[in-house]
Parts: sequence; C-alpha cells; structure tokens
Amino acid sequence: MPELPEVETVVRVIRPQLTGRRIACAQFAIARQLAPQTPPDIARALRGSRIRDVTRRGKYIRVETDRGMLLLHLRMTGRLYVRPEGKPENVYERARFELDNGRVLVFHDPRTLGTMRFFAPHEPIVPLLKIGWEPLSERVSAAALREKLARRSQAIKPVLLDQTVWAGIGNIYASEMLWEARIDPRASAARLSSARLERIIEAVPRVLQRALDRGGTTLRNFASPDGIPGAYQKEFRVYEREGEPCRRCGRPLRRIVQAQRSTYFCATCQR
DNA sequence: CGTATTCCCTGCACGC
DNA sequence: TGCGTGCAGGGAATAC
Repeated sequence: MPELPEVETVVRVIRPQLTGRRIACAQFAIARQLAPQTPPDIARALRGSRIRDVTRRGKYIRVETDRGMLLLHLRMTGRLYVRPEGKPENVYERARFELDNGRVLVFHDPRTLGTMRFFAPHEPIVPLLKIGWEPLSERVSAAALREKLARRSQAIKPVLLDQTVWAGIGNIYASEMLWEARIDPRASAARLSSARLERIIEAVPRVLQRALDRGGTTLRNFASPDGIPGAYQKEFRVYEREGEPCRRCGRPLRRIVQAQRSTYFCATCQR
C-alpha cells in the first residue's frame, strides 16, 4: 500500500543506485502491467538507455532516461529494489532491468496490480497531467482548496483520496490526517468552513512528513528497497484501531465504509 | 461534468 | 489441520 511516504522512501534509496547507469536489458513477465504497450515495445525502447534521474510525482515513480521516461506505479503490492545479478529471487519478480554494473533493478509485485509505461521524449505524460498538488512541496491556500472542493458533493475523506486534489494521499493517511485536523470524515467537502480547510492544509503535509521521517508504514508487505521496514504504523492514531481508545479523548474509535473503503475516526473529537 | 460501481490480483486472517 | 470466504485497495474503465 505504498502512498507518498513509502514511494518517496523507495525513490530515495534507488535513486543513487540507478542514476548514471545504463540499462542493458529489460524483461517483463506480465504484459497486462504495460498495457496498452507491450513487453517488446518497452524493452526495445529501454535497451542501451542511460538513466539520468529517478523522481517521484504523487505515487508515480519516474525513471528518466536519455531515450524517454519509464513511469512506474506500485499500486498495492509493488516493490522496487536493486539486487545483484543472478537468478530471480522469487516468482514475484514481474520486471527486471539489467544494469551495466552487474546489478538488476527489480519490479516485484505479487498481485500484479502495479503498472509500467514508457514515454518517448516530448510525449505528453498523460497520467501526470491532471494530478494534484504535491503535498510536501506546494503550499496551498484555503481559497484554492475551497475552489477545488466547490463542486464536490462527496464527503471529505473520499475526496482526499482523489489524486487530482493532492497527489499521493492513500487510504491510511487520509484517515490519519482527518483525525489530526479534528474533522469528521463524513463532512461534505464543499461545505467545510475556512477554519476547517486551514486545519486540513496543515494536517496533510504534517502527517506525510512524519510518516516519511519514519520510513513510511509497513503493514503487510511494504519495505524500502534496502529491506528496512517503515515504522509509522506504530504511530497510527486511528487506522486499524477500531474500538481502541482515541489518543485525544479516550472514546472508542469507529470504522465506517466510504466509497468502498474503510475509514477510521473518532466520532467525539472529529467534528 | 461528477459520482458510483466493477475489475484487476494474491496473500492472509478468520471461522467452521 | 484443512478449506472456503472475504477483505486489503489505487486507479482505470464503465455506466449513469
């Protein structure tokens, strides 16, 4: 379940391992993860390319090469790491990129929900065109947020998951942020007061930065490419804490389902 | 346009 | 112990 802090952690580890390296060979096990492109398409495009940089935008990872950009999304169970050359370590290695230094970049993904696409130079990166603010680097005003939420009839929690508002927020941090901001996840996004919008604007980067400082969250399968698990799950205020006491008021936390996803909150101090 | 629904996929917790 | 069931969920596609 990589969200922004987990994806950023991945990028920080693999970036120095990849920058300047040449991709000697690319192999893909599951064509669907590349659709509408095909394994030979992307393999041909990447063979012999030089990696210039590895960056993040929202939950996307950009592997920028001199031949174009490989855009990766880990979805739920994707992992990226660099390992020594040799046999696949296990059956979940869905893509392998052999480097010019005897190492291999691996896209590891049991559930195969992750995606990979290649963009030629100057080709529009469509998935990134409509994506929203970068929570850790863009300062947002209450007026701008109000405008963005104006025609949204949904509750604020599902709206926080919409990547065209802020990019990088997922289900875990959305609940955590609303607890931090003391806002009811069921509140109508379009009708939030300015004071509440300001609290959200503060909580969004604060929660993500704290999680990033802990190396992200490790629940079932996330680990950074260097194998170090995240520690933010130890600081969950609400996520997966149904029935446990609120750390602010002591009342038992609740779980509800919004837009087919679990939301955790305190009905007493989130208003 | 926005919103709701379905689908993709496998590991794992759970109950019997 | 073994097995079936349902849930985990990001984003695309689809229907309305």
